[in-house]
Parts: sequence; structure tokens; C-alpha cells
Amino acid sequence: MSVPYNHKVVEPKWQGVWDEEKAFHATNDFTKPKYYALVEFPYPSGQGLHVGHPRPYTALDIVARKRRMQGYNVLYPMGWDAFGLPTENYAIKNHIHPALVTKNNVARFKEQLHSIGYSFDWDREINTTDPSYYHWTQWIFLKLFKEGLAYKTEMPINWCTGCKVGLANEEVVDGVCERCGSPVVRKVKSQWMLKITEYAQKLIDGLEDVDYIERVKVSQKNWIGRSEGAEVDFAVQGKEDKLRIYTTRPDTLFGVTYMVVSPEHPILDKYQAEIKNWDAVVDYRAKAALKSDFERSELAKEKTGVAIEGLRAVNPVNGKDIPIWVSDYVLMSYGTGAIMAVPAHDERDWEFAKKFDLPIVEVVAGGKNVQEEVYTDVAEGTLVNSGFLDGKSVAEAKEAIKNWLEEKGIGTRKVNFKLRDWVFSRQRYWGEPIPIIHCEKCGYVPLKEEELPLVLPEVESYMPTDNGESPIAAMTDWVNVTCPCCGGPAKRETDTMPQWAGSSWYFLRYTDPTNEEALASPEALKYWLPVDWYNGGMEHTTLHLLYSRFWHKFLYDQGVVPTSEPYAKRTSHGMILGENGEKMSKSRGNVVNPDDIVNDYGADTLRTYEMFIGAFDMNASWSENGVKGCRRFLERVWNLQDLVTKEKGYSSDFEVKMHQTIQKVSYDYENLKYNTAIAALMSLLNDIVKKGSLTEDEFKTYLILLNPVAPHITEELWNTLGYEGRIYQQKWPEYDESKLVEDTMQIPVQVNGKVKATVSVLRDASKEEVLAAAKAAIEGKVSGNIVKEIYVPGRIVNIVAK
RNA sequence: GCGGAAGUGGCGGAAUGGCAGACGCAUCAGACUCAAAAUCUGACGGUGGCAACAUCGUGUGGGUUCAACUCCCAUCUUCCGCACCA
Repeated sequence: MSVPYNHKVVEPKWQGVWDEEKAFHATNDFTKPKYYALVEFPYPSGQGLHVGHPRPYTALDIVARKRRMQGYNVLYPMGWDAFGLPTENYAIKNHIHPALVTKNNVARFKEQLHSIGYSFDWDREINTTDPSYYHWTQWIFLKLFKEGLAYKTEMPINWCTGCKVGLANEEVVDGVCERCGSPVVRKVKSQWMLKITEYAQKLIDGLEDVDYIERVKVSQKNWIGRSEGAEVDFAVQGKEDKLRIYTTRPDTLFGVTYMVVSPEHPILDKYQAEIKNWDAVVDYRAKAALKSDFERSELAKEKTGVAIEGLRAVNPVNGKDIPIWVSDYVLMSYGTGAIMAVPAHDERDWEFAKKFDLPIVEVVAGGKNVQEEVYTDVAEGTLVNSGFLDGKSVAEAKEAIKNWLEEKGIGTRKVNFKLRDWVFSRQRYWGEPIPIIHCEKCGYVPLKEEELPLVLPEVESYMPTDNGESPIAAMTDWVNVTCPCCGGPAKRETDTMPQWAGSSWYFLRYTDPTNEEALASPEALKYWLPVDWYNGGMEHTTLHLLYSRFWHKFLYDQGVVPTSEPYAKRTSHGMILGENGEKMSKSRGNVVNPDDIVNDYGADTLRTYEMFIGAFDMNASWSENGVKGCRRFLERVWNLQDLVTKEKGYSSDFEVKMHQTIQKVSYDYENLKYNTAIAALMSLLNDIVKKGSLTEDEFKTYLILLNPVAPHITEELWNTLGYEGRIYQQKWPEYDESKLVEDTMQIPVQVNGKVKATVSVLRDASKEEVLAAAKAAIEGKVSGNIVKEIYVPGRIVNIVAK
């Protein structure tokens, strides 16, 4: 009898051996086929690893280990996305330098990851807070600046009253700060911006060429929000000026009965003198300014607005004189800040018209009374009351009117995007300094490349200031410099970059992590890119994933990287919820610590359980009993060692089952079906135990198939039985197509779609033979006459009787 | 409102249009034990039946098909994004 399975001995032992043997290091042998597997690097928080982390890490660890056994040069790296608010907040509270907090947290994370036995190449570990790393983050920023894609502008930002920092739209959830939950207000500040909008079309087009799960593509497309329409100029009555609007429904131009401008629209100030009810307009505008974007949309149910008295517009298609209104349902930040209103065929316009008793003119006939109900169906409907467009379909009318507008010089075709530029400044200490100097005379002057990295200065206090300046601003020694351009007095930029900066290109650095001359060598980039498989959370779809695609496309246009897309394949995992089905959180008291699982059951059990818990892309609830079940499975595998014979090859009664399992497990590991791969291995185990013995080769194959999921126990068993070498050095088993089916098959026989019998037939039996056997088997069970006989080769027989 | 995902035993979940419930958990029974735990063996969707077996059954209602959890139409529920984007 073998010694009992003790994970506390087995697991540290092999982790040590693998480290020593550098078992999982990606080589720079560029002649071998490569495979680059990537998981999102964690933010090393003070809480340590969460049980959610091992799910994606284990999944791609399985792929990485399998691919290595298949002969690939595999890059499976890990690092730290270590700039960020929680670390800074912790530092402020406890008076510890954030760099030290980061160092401690990283050490903890690394130890935890190590204890789970991941095959990361730790020689390529990176940390976004290392000056040698952010050197290149700053370098990319300078490139963006030089290409005019980074600019500074006064703009209202989302200001978190708690963190005292500007937030991106994406970081504001339900009107409060995503991080701290404090209310977010609007505040005008000069901010660095990145022109991601310039890449909007490229970011959509690029999705055609990549293998992303569909919902990721759909989310990104919706987020970018492309729409096709036209810009049309409406003359302002008695003025030179035109009021330009954007519409996706130029076909409804004849139905325009009024116009609306956003409260911030410049036309208001310009014609202040003409506007008779200026007080009312100013009053309305002041009220709108007080509302945050959130409140503005929250109060969307009830439309408000003021009619401008003394200013009217002309509908260019029919010359009709129409009023202009001000309303906050029109946003200055989308389109032109002004709209043409077609109440008959737009829901918002209809509501507004109803409330303020404005005329509603039907221009698309759809069988509805537009005085009673809005009609927005674009697919059906014919133009009416629309002059030369009458009788055309909506699609035809759109084309016709666009041509007409362009011919007359009144309007142009126009594509719009919902995507906004990326607010890139943070008034915080713990981030990458922005390598720009501001000179009164020369404006914004970039640092020279040789001066990078611009290292974050040491400060006394990390506290953000109430006036919205970064704590670095107080460091006059650092801030006051001479202008590299004119030599006059100048100041450094004191805002820092957002957390998304370092993570937008980190996968490039892994390919060549210590390069001091470039972010990575062209050879390394050419060899390793694109990332073959990138897995990460759904919550990063419209932030990190989009930002990093943007930077990558920019770097591609600059000739820095060799591929236009960074990631060939993108998948996403589901969350791990608490036992009660709710999100794990301290306040709910349902948090599971992975350390406890590793300690009590072992890393292999943790890994097996997290893969067995359910479909990889769906949320799943934690279950301690489920963990126990996986531990039990591994113990049963452990006990197999007593059943192994000295025989070679696969025994005849197991051959088919072995080949089938190799096929299924190999396929499932590559297709996010880890749970059914493990189920297949459990099922094979049950058969082996039932039989009572297995050959040496059967055991070897079994261990190799299980190894990516449970690397420690399989390595130990391989070693115990005295098999040659290490299991991680073995070749992945292959299956033989011809051995996937038994010589005699069990074919179910249905009568009218219901199974009545099963027949045994030879694998190569003809259709006639099978049907004959089937009919014999159901003799007497059929009432009526047989009208049809169906045989699906190798699968099923169905006899139809009436 | 728009977009996405999901509804299958007591639970987690399996099923290229081809035997619904693989695999695991829980439960029950048996073996082992003085006993318990662990382990092993077996049973385990509902209804009827001693049983063989019959019959119903994948949110609901229709449809296509020899055959539907799977495809089509309609509908309900839940979860997750986005939300006045003209």
C-alpha cells in the first residue's frame, strides 16, 4: 500500500523543484513555434488574493502547460498593475510610503500565486510602478503628444468629492464614485485628454479580424456607438448664421416643427441682445448647470425647456418658419449640440411636443395616428407630406435627401460616435508623472526622450489638496524648472496618469522585460505578437480592453509594433460568488480565502474545483462540499498507483475509452470546457476502479491528461512510480481516429421517436443489417404499419409506424 | 427604453437536431466499526405499479421535423451592462 496523499508535503516539494529546474521559462529560441497566453495582471491590493483570481489563472495555466507538452515555446507571464487609489489611500491613512505598501502587497500576492503552482515565467515579472517600466509608459505618452493625440483642455470633469480626483465617465456609477461611493459633481478643470475618438472607426473595423467572444465585440461596438446620418444647416431667421444639427433621420426633414439647442450652446450668448426672454433662458441654463449628468438623465422622464423668443429658424426643405427651444435633453457633448425635432417620429421630440403643445406632422405613414402615438419604425413605412420624397421607403428617402442636401450645399453625410475622448489626468500622487513642462511662452513642452523616466518625487504628504491639485504640486523644487525650449521659468505638469495607462501596453513588455533601449526589441515583438489568447473580466471590455487596443493601434501606426491588433483571441470568465449566490464581500460575510483552501485541501484541489465549478464563462457559487468532492477525486487518483500493472500499451477493453478521453480532454482544455474535461477524467477513473487494474501506459496517459489541472499530484505519482524524467517534460498524448469507436456499437432503436430497444451491431454493419436487427428487436412492440425507417449511421434508428 | 446573458432533478451542472439529467454534491440504504468519522457498494426527476413496464417531464404557448433542451414565431421571469447619443 502506498503512503497516504499529503498535499502539504507534495506541493511545496514540486514547486521548489520546478523553480530550481526553471521548468516553465519561455525561451528566446525564436525558431520554435510560440504560444503567448495572457491573463490580466492583478492590482496587488491589501486584501490579498481572492478566490476569483485563480479561476482565469488556472484556466490559462492549463492551456500553457498543455501547449508546452505539445512542443510550443510558451510565454505565460505575470506582473503587477500596482499604481492606484487604494494603495495611496492606505499609505495616507497609515503614513507608509505607497511604494512600500506596494512592495509588501506584491510579496504577499506572489507567495499566494506561487503556492497554487502556476507555471508563470517569473523571470519576466513586471511592475507598472517601477521607473524602468513607466519609463516606457511615459515614452508612449510623449509619442501620443507629438502626434497631437494628447492635448490639454478646459472641460467639465466628473469630480469625486471623496477621492478629490477627476474620474473618467466609466468610473462614475449611478452618480457616485465607483471606488469610494462619494457623490460625483461637475467641475471645470484643465485636463489632459487622449484622442481615442480618432481611432473609433479603426477600433470597430479591427474587431472583424479577431477571435473575441461575441458579447465582447457587441459591447465594444455599442460603446463606440457608430451612427450614420447627416449634418444639416438651418438658417436663423434674419441672420447670416446657420444652426447646424446632426440627424440620423434626414428623411424626416419635412416633419421638423421646431428645433432645440442645448443650454450650453454658443448661439445663446451670441444673440443675447435679440433674445427677448433672456432672463428665463439664463435661469434655465443655471438650473441645468447645477445638475450632474446623472441627475440630468435621472430626471429624463419629465421634459423641461424654454422657448427662445426673438430667434427663429427656417426649415431648409420647405422654408417654413419654426421656433427654437432650449432644453437639457439635448447634450452639448454629442453631435452639434442642436437638434431638429420631428415629434411624429422621435420619442423624445414627441414627448416634448406634447408637453409644450407644439405641432406634430406625420411624414412617414405607418398606420398610426401620430397625434396619439409616436411612430418610429424605420423598416416599414412610406414617406408622406414630404414633397419630392413622397412615396419612397425610409431607406430610399434617406439616400435621396442626403444627395439633395449635398447638391444644394445645405448638408453633408456624417458619421458620429458616442465614444468620447479619454480623460487622462489624475490629481493624485501614486501614478506615472506626465512628462510635460508648461512654459508661459512656449506652452506645453515635452521632455526629451533621454530625460525619461521622469521619476515620481518623494513627498511628505500624499494627501490630495482641496483645490484639486495633485500633492506633487506642493513640491516647488521639483515643479519649478527652466523651459527646455526658451530657458525661461516653467513648471512641470503635476497631474499623474490614470491606472489604465500602465495596463494599456504591459503585454508588450513581457516579451522583453529588461530592455533599456526600447519598450521591447523589434525581434521579440515580432516573434511573440499577437497575444494568442487573452482572458480577462467582462468588466474590462469597454475600459482596459478598448484602451489597450487603442494604444496598440497607435503604436502600430508609429511602426513600433508589428500587428494592428494586440490580442488574437479574447475570452472572459464568470465571477465566483459566495455560497449564498451573492457577490463575495466582507460585509456579507461570505468571503472565501484561497489560502485556507490551499492549506486545508491543497492547491491541486483548489485548481480542480475552480475548473469543475461550472461553465467557465458563467457566474458560479462557491460550495465547500464541491471542494471536498474534488479532493476526494484526487485521493482516488492517488490510490490508482496500487492498481498499476507492469504491462505496456492500452489493454484491449480500454483502448477505445482511452482514445476517446484523450480526444475529449484535449478539445475541452482549448475550448473553455474545463468542467467536462474533468468530468471525463472522473468517468474514466470510475471505469478503471471498477475494472480493478490498469496498465503502465494507461496510467501515464491518465496522469498527463490530468497534469495541467493538478500538476503537483501528477508529478509526484510520476516520480513515485519511477517513470522517466518529469511529467512536465512529457509529450501530450495523441489519439487515433480509428480507435474512437468500439467494434460493436450499441444503437438505440426508437419507434415514433421513443426508445424501445437497443441493438448491438458491428461497426461496419450496413444500413440494411442494422435496420433488420432493429426490426427484430422491436418485434411485437409496434402497432400499425411501418411507414418509414431512419438510420443515422452510428447513432440511432427510428421506425415510424402508423 | 436599448443591448447582452440565462431559465433543465433537492443543489452545481451535462447533452455537433439523435437514448434528457453525464460528472459532482446532498440525501437514503447496505458493508466495515464497540461506535462515529473516513472509505467502499448500491439507490436516487414526477406519477402509477410488487415488478417487467407504462406515462408525464428541459419557464409558458404555438410551429418546423421521422426525431427538438437544441431550430423558428410569440410570451413570461431573472441577472448584467448602457441609458435623453438626435
